[in-house]
Amino acid sequence: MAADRLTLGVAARLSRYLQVLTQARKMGKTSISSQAVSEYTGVNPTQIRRDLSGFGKFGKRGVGYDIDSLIEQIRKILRTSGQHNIALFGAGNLGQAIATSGVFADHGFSISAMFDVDPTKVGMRVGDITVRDYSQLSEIVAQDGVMVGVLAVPGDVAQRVADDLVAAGVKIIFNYSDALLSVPSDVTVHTSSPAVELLYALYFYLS
Amino acid sequence: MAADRLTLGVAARLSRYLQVLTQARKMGKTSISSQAVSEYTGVNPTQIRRDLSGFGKFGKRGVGYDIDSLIEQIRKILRTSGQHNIALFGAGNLGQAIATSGVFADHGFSISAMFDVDPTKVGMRVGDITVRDYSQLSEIVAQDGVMVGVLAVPGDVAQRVADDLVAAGVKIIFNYSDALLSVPSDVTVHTSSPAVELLYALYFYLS
DNA sequence: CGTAGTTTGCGACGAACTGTTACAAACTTT
DNA sequence: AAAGTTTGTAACAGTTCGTCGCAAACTACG
Repeated sequence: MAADRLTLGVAARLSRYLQVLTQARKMGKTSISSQAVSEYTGVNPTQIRRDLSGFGKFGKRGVGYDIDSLIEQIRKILRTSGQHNIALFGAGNLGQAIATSGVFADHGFSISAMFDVDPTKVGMRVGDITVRDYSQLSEIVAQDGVMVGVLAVPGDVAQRVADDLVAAGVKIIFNYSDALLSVPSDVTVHTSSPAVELLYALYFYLS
Repeated sequence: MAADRLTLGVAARLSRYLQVLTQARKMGKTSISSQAVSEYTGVNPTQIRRDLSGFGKFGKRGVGYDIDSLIEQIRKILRTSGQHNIALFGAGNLGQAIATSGVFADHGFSISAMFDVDPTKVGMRVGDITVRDYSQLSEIVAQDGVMVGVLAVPGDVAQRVADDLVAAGVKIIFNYSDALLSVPSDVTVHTSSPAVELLYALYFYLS
């Protein structure tokens, strides 16, 4: 049961719970009910309990779920416990915002390196990361075991960076540019598209 | 049938197609097949054709779909054609990245105004937008018919901005901070959480 | 002109997932 | 001790999705 691959839906919801739990923990809460998680995620409370109870009894009746331990449990279920190294490309406004925000660090991702092609940016410090020259890509990826490449570069160079990442063996690419990336089928591309998510939200507001 | 509300799944997929179509158009393509869209979205080609054919015959057999006209059709289906005004809060790295990126403009969103509380930032020009003082919030929202508020502010002030947006009548909030926002039930909050999306992608890579 | 190849549109069917209702058990609060 | 919460779990109906199959329309090419 736990050895089976999770359904797309279950994995998506568990990730969603993780998001809410992490935010709730940051705000000082230590315990949360399925009802409360439902209000923040829109997922049915019964569905939440069913999702969780399939893997063990994590909650206390009459109380709710302990946030710290539930986060740990979900990470185990998703097999994403521990630290994962990511590499960030582009040291512009967006790259700097990502590097200093802590959104990745909160979920166990460590920004192993940050790259840019602009010589005036190489060597610059962003938070506690130093911007490296793009030519060091494959070296750093191999050395640090980088699993994910995050693209905060202009659209017209995104494909080139993606190609280089694929060549270096990276299997997951997170794309913040507006380019459509072509990669081998064993590589996953996730494109961030806030405007499209807004259109989706807007539809339900308008109808 | 077209008057019925779309299912969550259909609306989500249509938005997703819109994303790929917009990207494809930017790269100079004029036509695309359901097979190609499938490769970029992971959605079954038959499912894509079924989603679209429910609203009309948009494709040409043997050829595929004309990108420009399909984008227009999907926008009509989602009832999100035309321009929508949004307001951006926070003129830091992230706010500046969003204001200059064009991701919203490509999908019919116009950044009507940009706000910050820092007096040294008020009056600054970001792209072709001038940063305004936060106290002008309600005035601008009413004047420009702002429908969406985008929060690119630190987590500890996000709730306060959200409250002010709700008071001004804004019904959709896009949250880039790591705060958990409490809003009335008729207001939609969408929290961007790239790290969680990464965990989700990572799960399927690891298993 | 004709033939081969491509792609949409559409129907049908089974499997999987989701929402809902209901309720006992465990825990807290008063 | 009693009342109120909340989880864990079962059962069932409805919806959605993936898949297979195939005719119709279009292009390309000789």
